[in-house]
Amino acid sequence: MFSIGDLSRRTGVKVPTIRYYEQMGLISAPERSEGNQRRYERRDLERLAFIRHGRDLGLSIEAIRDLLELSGHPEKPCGDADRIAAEHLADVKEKIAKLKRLEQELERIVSCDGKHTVGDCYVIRALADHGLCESEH
Amino acid sequence: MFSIGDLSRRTGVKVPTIRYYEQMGLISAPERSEGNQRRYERRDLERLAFIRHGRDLGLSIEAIRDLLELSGHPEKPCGDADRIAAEHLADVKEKIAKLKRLEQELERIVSCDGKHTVGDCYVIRALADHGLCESEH
DNA sequence: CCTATATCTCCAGAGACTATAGCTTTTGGA
DNA sequence: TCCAAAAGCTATAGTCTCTGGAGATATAGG
Repeated sequence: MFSIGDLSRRTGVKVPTIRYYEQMGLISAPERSEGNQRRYERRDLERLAFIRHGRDLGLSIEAIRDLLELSGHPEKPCGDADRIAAEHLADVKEKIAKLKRLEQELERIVSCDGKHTVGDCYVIRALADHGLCESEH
Repeated sequence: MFSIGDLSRRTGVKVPTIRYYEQMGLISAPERSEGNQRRYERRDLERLAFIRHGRDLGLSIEAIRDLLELSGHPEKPCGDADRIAAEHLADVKEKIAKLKRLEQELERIVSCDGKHTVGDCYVIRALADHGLCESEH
Protein backbone atom coordinates (compact mmCIF):
# COMPACT_ATOMS: atom_id res chain seq x y z
CA MET A 1 0.00 0.00 0.00
CA PHE A 2 1.36 3.36 -1.04
CA SER A 3 0.29 6.78 0.07
CA ILE A 4 -0.17 9.40 -2.60
CA GLY A 5 3.21 10.81 -1.62
CA ASP A 6 4.91 7.45 -2.13
CA LEU A 7 3.30 7.15 -5.51
CA SER A 8 4.45 10.61 -6.37
CA ARG A 9 8.05 9.93 -5.39
CA ARG A 10 8.12 6.63 -7.25
CA THR A 11 6.67 7.90 -10.50
CA GLY A 12 7.80 11.51 -10.51
CA VAL A 13 4.20 12.67 -10.91
CA LYS A 14 3.33 15.44 -8.49
CA VAL A 15 0.73 14.84 -5.84
CA PRO A 16 -1.84 17.34 -7.12
CA THR A 17 -1.33 15.94 -10.61
CA ILE A 18 -2.19 12.46 -9.38
CA ARG A 19 -5.41 13.78 -7.88
CA TYR A 20 -6.06 15.61 -11.14
CA TYR A 21 -5.65 12.38 -13.11
CA GLU A 22 -8.09 10.69 -10.79
CA GLN A 23 -10.57 13.48 -11.38
CA MET A 24 -10.09 13.14 -15.13
CA GLY A 25 -10.76 9.44 -14.85
CA LEU A 26 -7.31 8.39 -16.00
CA ILE A 27 -6.76 6.45 -12.84
CA SER A 28 -9.55 5.07 -10.75
CA ALA A 29 -10.31 6.26 -7.25
CA PRO A 30 -8.27 4.05 -4.94
CA GLU A 31 -9.24 2.62 -1.62
CA ARG A 32 -9.07 4.93 1.34
CA SER A 33 -7.58 4.56 4.78
CA GLU A 34 -9.66 4.87 7.93
CA GLY A 35 -8.91 8.55 7.84
CA ASN A 36 -9.93 8.93 4.19
CA GLN A 37 -6.47 9.05 2.69
CA ARG A 38 -5.78 7.41 -0.66
CA ARG A 39 -4.07 4.02 -0.52
CA TYR A 40 -2.62 2.71 -3.73
CA GLU A 41 -1.48 -0.70 -4.88
CA ARG A 42 1.26 -1.82 -7.20
CA ARG A 43 -0.98 -1.79 -10.23
CA ASP A 44 -1.89 1.82 -9.61
CA LEU A 45 1.80 2.57 -9.59
CA GLU A 46 2.23 0.81 -12.90
CA ARG A 47 -0.68 2.60 -14.45
CA LEU A 48 0.61 5.94 -13.32
CA ALA A 49 4.08 5.17 -14.65
CA PHE A 50 2.43 4.34 -17.96
CA ILE A 51 0.69 7.70 -17.97
CA ARG A 52 3.84 9.50 -17.00
CA HIS A 53 5.68 7.89 -19.86
CA GLY A 54 3.05 8.83 -22.33
CA ARG A 55 3.00 12.42 -21.16
CA ASP A 56 6.75 12.66 -21.30
CA LEU A 57 6.55 11.59 -24.89
CA GLY A 58 4.02 14.29 -25.59
CA LEU A 59 0.95 12.11 -25.94
CA SER A 60 -2.27 13.84 -25.02
CA ILE A 61 -4.34 12.66 -22.12
CA GLU A 62 -6.85 11.38 -24.65
CA ALA A 63 -4.27 9.33 -26.49
CA ILE A 64 -3.13 7.83 -23.24
CA ARG A 65 -6.69 7.09 -22.28
CA ASP A 66 -7.06 5.12 -25.52
CA LEU A 67 -3.93 3.15 -24.91
CA LEU A 68 -4.88 2.45 -21.32
CA GLU A 69 -8.26 1.24 -22.43
CA LEU A 70 -6.59 -1.12 -24.87
CA SER A 71 -4.12 -2.34 -22.35
CA GLY A 72 -6.98 -3.22 -20.07
CA HIS A 73 -8.26 -5.81 -22.52
CA PRO A 74 -5.28 -8.00 -23.30
CA GLU A 75 -7.47 -10.66 -24.81
CA LYS A 76 -8.64 -8.53 -27.69
CA PRO A 77 -6.93 -8.63 -31.03
CA CYS A 78 -4.67 -5.70 -31.31
CA GLY A 79 -6.30 -4.22 -34.39
CA ASP A 80 -7.55 -1.26 -32.41
CA ALA A 81 -4.18 -0.76 -30.86
CA ASP A 82 -2.79 -0.83 -34.36
CA ARG A 83 -5.17 1.84 -35.53
CA ILE A 84 -4.53 4.08 -32.57
CA ALA A 85 -0.85 3.47 -32.88
CA ALA A 86 -0.95 4.31 -36.57
CA GLU A 87 -2.72 7.55 -35.83
CA HIS A 88 -0.18 8.49 -33.26
CA LEU A 89 2.67 7.36 -35.41
CA ALA A 90 1.91 10.06 -37.95
CA ASP A 91 1.88 12.61 -35.16
CA VAL A 92 5.09 11.35 -33.70
CA LYS A 93 6.85 11.41 -37.04
CA GLU A 94 5.80 14.97 -37.53
CA LYS A 95 7.00 15.94 -34.09
CA ILE A 96 10.34 14.31 -34.73
CA ALA A 97 10.71 16.10 -38.04
CA LYS A 98 10.01 19.46 -36.46
CA LEU A 99 12.34 18.85 -33.59
CA LYS A 100 15.12 17.79 -35.93
CA ARG A 101 14.85 20.99 -37.89
CA LEU A 102 14.94 22.83 -34.63
CA GLU A 103 17.92 20.84 -33.47
CA GLN A 104 19.86 21.79 -36.57
CA GLU A 105 19.11 25.42 -36.10
CA LEU A 106 20.04 25.34 -32.48
CA GLU A 107 23.25 23.49 -33.26
CA ARG A 108 24.27 26.20 -35.65
CA ILE A 109 23.32 28.83 -33.14
CA VAL A 110 25.11 27.31 -30.21
CA SER A 111 28.37 26.86 -32.04
CA CYS A 112 29.35 30.43 -31.26
CA ASP A 113 32.53 30.87 -29.28
CA GLY A 114 31.32 33.39 -26.72
CA LYS A 115 33.90 35.93 -27.77
CA HIS A 116 31.60 38.21 -29.64
CA THR A 117 28.73 40.42 -28.56
CA VAL A 118 24.98 40.25 -28.85
CA GLY A 119 25.23 42.52 -31.85
CA ASP A 120 26.65 39.76 -34.01
CA CYS A 121 25.23 36.83 -32.10
CA TYR A 122 23.81 34.12 -34.24
CA VAL A 123 21.02 33.23 -31.83
CA ILE A 124 19.60 36.67 -32.02
CA ARG A 125 20.10 36.97 -35.74
CA ALA A 126 18.67 33.55 -36.40
CA LEU A 127 15.55 34.35 -34.47
CA ALA A 128 15.22 37.76 -35.98
CA ASP A 129 15.80 36.85 -39.58
CA HIS A 130 13.67 34.30 -41.24
CA GLY A 131 16.05 34.27 -44.18
CA LEU A 132 18.68 32.52 -42.09
CA CYS A 133 16.52 29.50 -41.54
CA GLU A 134 17.13 26.50 -43.68
CA SER A 135 13.63 25.19 -43.46
CA GLU A 136 10.09 26.39 -43.39
CA HIS A 137 8.46 26.89 -40.08
CA MET B 1 1.88 50.70 -41.72
CA PHE B 2 0.37 47.26 -41.26
CA SER B 3 -2.98 46.32 -39.85
CA ILE B 4 -3.08 43.50 -37.34
CA GLY B 5 -4.31 41.24 -40.11
CA ASP B 6 -1.31 42.10 -42.31
CA LEU B 7 0.98 41.38 -39.44
CA SER B 8 -0.77 38.10 -38.83
CA ARG B 9 -0.46 37.01 -42.46
CA ARG B 10 3.16 38.05 -42.68
CA THR B 11 4.27 36.32 -39.50
CA GLY B 12 1.84 33.44 -39.25
CA VAL B 13 0.83 34.53 -35.77
CA LYS B 14 -2.93 34.55 -35.33
CA VAL B 15 -4.65 37.86 -34.70
CA PRO B 16 -5.87 37.07 -31.18
CA THR B 17 -2.41 35.80 -30.35
CA ILE B 18 -0.88 39.12 -31.38
CA ARG B 19 -3.27 40.91 -29.08
CA TYR B 20 -2.39 38.43 -26.38
CA TYR B 21 1.32 39.15 -26.80
CA GLU B 22 0.59 42.83 -26.50
CA GLN B 23 -1.31 42.19 -23.31
CA MET B 24 1.59 40.14 -21.99
CA GLY B 25 3.99 42.96 -22.79
CA LEU B 26 5.99 41.00 -25.35
CA ILE B 27 5.25 43.59 -27.97
CA SER B 28 4.40 47.16 -27.15
CA ALA B 29 1.03 48.71 -27.83
CA PRO B 30 1.21 50.16 -31.34
CA GLU B 31 -0.23 53.41 -32.62
CA ARG B 32 -3.88 53.41 -33.50
CA SER B 33 -5.77 54.61 -36.54
CA GLU B 34 -8.49 57.26 -36.32
CA GLY B 35 -10.92 54.45 -35.76
CA ASN B 36 -8.83 52.87 -32.98
CA GLN B 37 -7.36 50.04 -35.00
CA ARG B 38 -3.79 48.92 -34.40
CA ARG B 39 -1.24 50.16 -36.91
CA TYR B 40 2.14 48.47 -36.92
CA GLU B 41 5.50 49.36 -38.37
CA ARG B 42 8.28 47.29 -39.84
CA ARG B 43 10.05 46.92 -36.54
CA ASP B 44 6.90 45.49 -34.94
CA LEU B 45 6.83 42.97 -37.71
CA GLU B 46 10.43 42.03 -37.06
CA ARG B 47 9.90 41.70 -33.37
CA LEU B 48 6.86 39.53 -33.88
CA ALA B 49 8.71 37.33 -36.35
CA PHE B 50 11.42 36.93 -33.73
CA ILE B 51 8.83 35.86 -31.19
CA ARG B 52 7.19 33.50 -33.64
CA HIS B 53 10.50 31.88 -34.35
CA GLY B 54 11.25 31.43 -30.74
CA ARG B 55 7.86 29.90 -30.06
CA ASP B 56 8.18 27.61 -33.06
CA LEU B 57 11.45 26.49 -31.62
CA GLY B 58 9.67 25.72 -28.41
CA LEU B 59 11.20 28.48 -26.33
CA SER B 60 9.08 29.70 -23.47
CA ILE B 61 7.72 33.19 -23.49
CA GLU B 62 10.18 33.95 -20.70
CA ALA B 63 13.16 32.70 -22.68
CA ILE B 64 12.04 34.84 -25.59
CA ARG B 65 11.61 37.80 -23.34
CA ASP B 66 15.21 37.31 -22.19
CA LEU B 67 16.47 37.08 -25.75
CA LEU B 68 14.53 40.15 -26.78
CA GLU B 69 16.01 42.00 -23.86
CA LEU B 70 19.47 40.85 -24.93
CA SER B 71 18.90 41.81 -28.51
CA GLY B 72 18.15 45.31 -27.31
CA HIS B 73 21.71 45.59 -25.97
CA PRO B 74 23.91 44.57 -28.86
CA GLU B 75 27.06 45.72 -27.10
CA LYS B 76 26.86 43.01 -24.45
CA PRO B 77 28.66 39.69 -24.82
CA CYS B 78 26.36 37.03 -26.14
CA GLY B 79 27.12 34.35 -23.58
CA ASP B 80 23.60 34.50 -22.19
CA ALA B 81 21.97 34.03 -25.55
CA ASP B 82 24.23 31.06 -26.17
CA ARG B 83 23.38 29.59 -22.83
CA ILE B 84 19.65 29.88 -23.42
CA ALA B 85 19.98 28.23 -26.81
CA ALA B 86 22.31 25.51 -25.50
CA GLU B 87 20.01 24.60 -22.65
CA HIS B 88 17.18 24.35 -25.04
CA LEU B 89 19.21 22.22 -27.39
CA ALA B 90 19.83 19.63 -24.70
CA ASP B 91 16.09 19.44 -24.11
CA VAL B 92 15.36 19.05 -27.76
CA LYS B 93 17.88 16.29 -28.21
CA GLU B 94 16.37 14.37 -25.37
CA LYS B 95 12.88 14.73 -26.74
CA ILE B 96 13.99 13.53 -30.14
CA ALA B 97 15.59 10.47 -28.60
CA LYS B 98 12.45 9.62 -26.69
CA LEU B 99 10.17 10.15 -29.62
CA LYS B 100 12.34 7.97 -31.80
CA ARG B 101 11.99 5.15 -29.36
CA LEU B 102 8.27 5.67 -29.34
CA GLU B 103 8.25 5.78 -33.12
CA GLN B 104 9.98 2.43 -33.29
CA GLU B 105 7.52 0.98 -30.88
CA LEU B 106 4.60 2.34 -32.82
CA GLU B 107 6.08 1.13 -36.10
CA ARG B 108 6.35 -2.31 -34.66
CA ILE B 109 2.74 -2.29 -33.64
CA VAL B 110 1.47 -0.92 -36.87
CA SER B 111 3.35 -3.53 -38.82
CA CYS B 112 1.90 -6.28 -36.74
CA ASP B 113 -0.04 -8.89 -38.56
CA GLY B 114 -3.17 -8.59 -36.48
CA LYS B 115 -2.68 -12.08 -35.21
CA HIS B 116 -1.48 -11.25 -31.79
CA THR B 117 -3.37 -9.59 -28.99
CA VAL B 118 -2.91 -6.52 -26.91
CA GLY B 119 -1.37 -8.74 -24.28
CA ASP B 120 1.88 -9.00 -26.16
CA CYS B 121 1.68 -5.61 -27.75
CA TYR B 122 4.90 -3.71 -27.51
CA VAL B 123 3.44 -0.20 -27.26
CA ILE B 124 1.52 -1.15 -24.23
CA ARG B 125 4.42 -2.95 -22.65
CA ALA B 126 6.85 -0.21 -23.47
CA LEU B 127 4.72 2.43 -21.88
CA ALA B 128 3.90 0.30 -18.92
CA ASP B 129 7.35 -0.95 -18.10
CA HIS B 130 10.00 1.48 -17.15
CA GLY B 131 12.56 -1.26 -17.47
CA LEU B 132 12.17 -1.32 -21.22
CA CYS B 133 13.23 2.27 -21.50
CA GLU B 134 16.76 3.02 -22.49
CA SER B 135 16.94 6.28 -20.62
CA GLU B 136 15.72 7.92 -17.50
CA HIS B 137 12.47 9.77 -17.71
C1' DC C 1 -22.39 55.16 -51.15
C1' DC C 2 -22.93 50.67 -49.78
C1' DT C 3 -21.67 46.26 -48.54
C1' DA C 4 -18.36 42.83 -47.27
C1' DT C 5 -14.46 42.16 -44.70
C1' DA C 6 -11.61 43.42 -40.93
C1' DT C 7 -11.07 45.10 -36.45
C1' DC C 8 -12.38 46.41 -31.87
C1' DT C 9 -13.31 44.99 -26.76
C1' DC C 10 -14.61 41.80 -23.53
C1' DC C 11 -15.25 37.42 -21.97
C1' DA C 12 -15.26 32.26 -21.84
C1' DG C 13 -13.00 27.98 -22.60
C1' DA C 14 -9.31 24.46 -23.44
C1' DG C 15 -5.73 21.60 -21.81
C1' DA C 16 -2.83 20.20 -18.35
C1' DC C 17 -1.71 21.26 -14.54
C1' DT C 18 -0.42 24.06 -9.89
C1' DA C 19 -1.34 26.57 -5.73
C1' DT C 20 -3.90 28.18 -1.71
C1' DA C 21 -6.75 27.91 2.41
C1' DG C 22 -8.36 25.63 6.08
C1' DC C 23 -8.99 21.42 7.80
C1' DT C 24 -7.81 16.22 9.42
C1' DT C 25 -4.78 12.17 9.62
C1' DT C 26 -0.41 9.87 10.16
C1' DT C 27 4.07 9.26 11.76
C1' DG C 28 8.29 9.48 14.37
C1' DG C 29 10.71 10.80 18.31
C1' DA C 30 11.01 12.15 23.57
C1' DT D 1 1.87 7.39 25.21
C1' DC D 2 1.64 11.99 23.65
C1' DC D 3 2.39 15.64 20.63
C1' DA D 4 4.29 18.38 16.99
C1' DA D 5 5.54 18.15 12.23
C1' DA D 6 4.69 16.28 7.95
C1' DA D 7 1.51 14.61 4.88
C1' DG D 8 -3.08 14.32 3.25
C1' DC D 9 -7.99 15.91 2.50
C1' DT D 10 -11.56 18.93 -0.22
C1' DA D 11 -12.78 22.75 -2.75
C1' DT D 12 -11.71 26.39 -5.35
C1' DA D 13 -9.05 29.54 -7.93
C1' DG D 14 -5.13 30.61 -10.75
C1' DT D 15 -1.44 29.69 -14.43
C1' DC D 16 0.13 29.59 -19.15
C1' DT D 17 -0.48 30.07 -23.91
C1' DC D 18 -3.44 30.62 -26.57
C1' DT D 19 -8.25 30.26 -29.24
C1' DG D 20 -12.92 31.39 -30.26
C1' DG D 21 -17.38 33.89 -30.02
C1' DA D 22 -20.59 37.93 -29.51
C1' DG D 23 -21.79 42.23 -30.67
C1' DA D 24 -20.31 46.67 -32.11
C1' DT D 25 -17.42 49.74 -35.16
C1' DA D 26 -14.10 50.79 -39.03
C1' DT D 27 -12.22 50.40 -43.50
C1' DA D 28 -11.68 49.13 -48.47
C1' DG D 29 -13.33 47.90 -53.02
C1' DG D 30 -16.66 48.19 -56.53
